Amino acid sequence: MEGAEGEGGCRGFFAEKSATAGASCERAAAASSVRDSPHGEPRATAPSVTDLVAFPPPAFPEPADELGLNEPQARAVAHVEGPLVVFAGAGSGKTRVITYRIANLLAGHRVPPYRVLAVTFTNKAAGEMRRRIASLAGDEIAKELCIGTFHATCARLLRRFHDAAGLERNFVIYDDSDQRAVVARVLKELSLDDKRYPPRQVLSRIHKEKQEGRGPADFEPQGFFDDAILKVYEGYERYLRKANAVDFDDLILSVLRIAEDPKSLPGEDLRARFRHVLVDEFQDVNQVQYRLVRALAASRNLCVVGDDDQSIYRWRGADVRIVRNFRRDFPDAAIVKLEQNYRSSGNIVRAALGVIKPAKDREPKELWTARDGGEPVVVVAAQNEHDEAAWVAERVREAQARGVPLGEVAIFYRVHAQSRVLEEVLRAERIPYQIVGGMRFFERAEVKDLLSYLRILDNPKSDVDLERIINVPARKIGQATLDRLTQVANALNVPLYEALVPLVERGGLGTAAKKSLLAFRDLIESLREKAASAPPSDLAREVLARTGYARMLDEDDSAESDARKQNLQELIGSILDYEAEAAAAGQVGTLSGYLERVTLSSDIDALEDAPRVSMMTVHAAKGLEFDTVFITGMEDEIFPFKGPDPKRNEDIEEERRLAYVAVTRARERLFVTHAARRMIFGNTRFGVPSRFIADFPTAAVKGLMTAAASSERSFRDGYRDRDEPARPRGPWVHPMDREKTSARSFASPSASVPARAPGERYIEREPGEGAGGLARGARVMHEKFGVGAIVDVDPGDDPIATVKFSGWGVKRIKARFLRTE
DNA sequence: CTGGAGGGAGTTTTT
DNA sequence: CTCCCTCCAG
Repeated sequence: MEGAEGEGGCRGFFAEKSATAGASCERAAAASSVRDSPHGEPRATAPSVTDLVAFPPPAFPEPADELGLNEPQARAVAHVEGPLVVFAGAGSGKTRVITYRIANLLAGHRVPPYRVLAVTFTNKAAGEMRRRIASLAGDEIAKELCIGTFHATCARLLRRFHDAAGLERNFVIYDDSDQRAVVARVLKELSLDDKRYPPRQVLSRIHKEKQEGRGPADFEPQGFFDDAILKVYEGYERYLRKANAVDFDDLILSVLRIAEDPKSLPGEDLRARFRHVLVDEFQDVNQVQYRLVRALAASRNLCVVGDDDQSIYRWRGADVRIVRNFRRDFPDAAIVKLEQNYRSSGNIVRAALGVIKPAKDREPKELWTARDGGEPVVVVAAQNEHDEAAWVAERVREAQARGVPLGEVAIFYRVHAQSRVLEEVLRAERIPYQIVGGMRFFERAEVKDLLSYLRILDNPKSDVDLERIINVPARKIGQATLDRLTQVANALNVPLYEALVPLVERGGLGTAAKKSLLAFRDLIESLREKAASAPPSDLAREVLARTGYARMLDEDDSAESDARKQNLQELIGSILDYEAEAAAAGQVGTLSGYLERVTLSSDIDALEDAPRVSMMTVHAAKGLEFDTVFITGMEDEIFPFKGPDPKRNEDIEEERRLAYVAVTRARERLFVTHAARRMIFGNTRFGVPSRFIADFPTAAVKGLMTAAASSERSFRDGYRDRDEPARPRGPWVHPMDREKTSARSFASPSASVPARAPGERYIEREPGEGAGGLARGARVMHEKFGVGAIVDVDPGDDPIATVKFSGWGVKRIKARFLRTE
């Protein structure tokens, strides 16, 4: 976890009060930057950018060559004044550009580090960026930079400007499950049926509003379902406010409201703060984040870096149009396109191109590589998920034998549910692995319990936390008592904790209940005293001891309780880590600081650089790279994913970009597997190979099939169609290979993209002529064969199309049996 | 009020 | 399949 990042980083920011003070700070920092980057003193990490990029900016590309930058990269580094958008293709050296650019600002242009804001989406990315700048410009300077995720940066700003946002300084951040608990609570208070209004859905609706910057007052209900949503939204906001709590969206929204307020002092402060703003992964920003960035970049020195082809977070509010329309909002923006891929072998780049090429509305880019083809992309047909997993494990062993470190091997899947089988096989094979995501550590019941105790000690108004732990371990405060407590709290309009004493005084409770409530209050009060002085780790131990939580686990001698104890031990370990890091930065770790960091950390931050195979969803893989990559479950309806809810139209465009992200993670070897049969979510699905597989250029791919899948019997089970004549015996040929030989003549021009020389133009597919609205190259759907691409059409009253199906090869089908998508 | 058993529902991606 | 919730008996 890198949560401590910005703490030291933004110190200059917080210390600074007025413009004049700022100016003097600036001078001091400039002076220190000179001192810290002496030209005569050789640094450990040569060549340093500070030596090569002198002020005034030299003409690139000459020094750029020395830095190992290509021409567009150098342009992105050197363009310092005004807006700049960098379209950075996968593996095109984006991080390098950002870090050099910042180093250039610091050293070449004497921009004080605390006046540079760099925003990322994960703590891991932020930490890496800071580390790399430190190696270029020195630790002291890098420490002063404001680098962080949107959420962490805003949380920090909000601690500073909490007044302007109507919060107390010790506000808590509610995570997803806390938010759901709030919604459930509000539904109950409004007597709304949570079957009709599932908290998850209600919540996602609320988030959607918030991510576009609309509060309850701006909500326009349509239909009576929305009337209820509006009431819940209002109740939800009221609840958070009363609990002195914010959700993830609020972090950004609150800072945005301050920054956009033309009159307030904090607003002016914020807008004048940063001279340069950089945003990484810009394709993932949502409307509110974009507005915030614009407000903070009042200097107009705004550099955004992204790749619209890798936009995969639409469901959480990200809006690709923002990056695509950036030039409309900033007509004077300079544009740089990084198109040379340095990461992957030629075949992998070509496969990636094949997948992304049919995407709609993409910013034209010509990703190319100077590397040779390398190994072909291997597409594997497996019988079922066990067969698939066994095959993957075998290949992992093989890679290991070839000398590939296990840390350089990754297995991807579309949904977490696929991970279990893979895990079982790896464990049986004794192949060490680590999983990113899944059942998250901080979501485990015992961990949440202890955190709830800590949060209630930090902020007693947090009702969600109070409800969670008031009767854990059991202390005879049941539902009936809790309901009365809620009544009293509502009547007095105070948080639950403050209603404890009034409830007891009001009477009407049994003596036992009274006693329990007061005992609980005393417990919390005395722990709060402790909290004021003790370090968080001591406090956590104290909580476990004095609340009886430790005893509860001790008395329960199931295997589970041992695991729980271990988890709690690990949690305390993470508190100790936090304290140590804070101490190293010359600060004292606080309870609030730790809690904030926990809530804002993500699974990917915990990914270790260890000699173990990494397993994760494709989403989690964005931004990473590995020598050898397996993409599993490449079947239609898995990847692209199709949920059970037919109302929700799955977004093929985004799935396609997701596939592109997956493919481009691999440097040397890429294996893509699909299974004929797969047990998932409790029932068996029969799958056809993903339509995206058909988009790999034939020449870059080699088709294989597992031993099990190649047996006649399983072949019949999985693939054979009753109407089809039995296939002849003999060696089975994968569709991919078949195509290479016999079917080649049928292949449409687009199906076999020739190898391209570096820099050669990328040719967009021309829609061909066709009958009945069926164009060459168009994607069609057939009930039995799944998805295919039209190769040719015989016109006439009853047109017949020649269609290439993924997994079935080429077939002639009457057009009326085809659906266009 | 507690604890266990049994039924039902919902299953992507996450700061 | 698994988790969560409810319901029921003690």
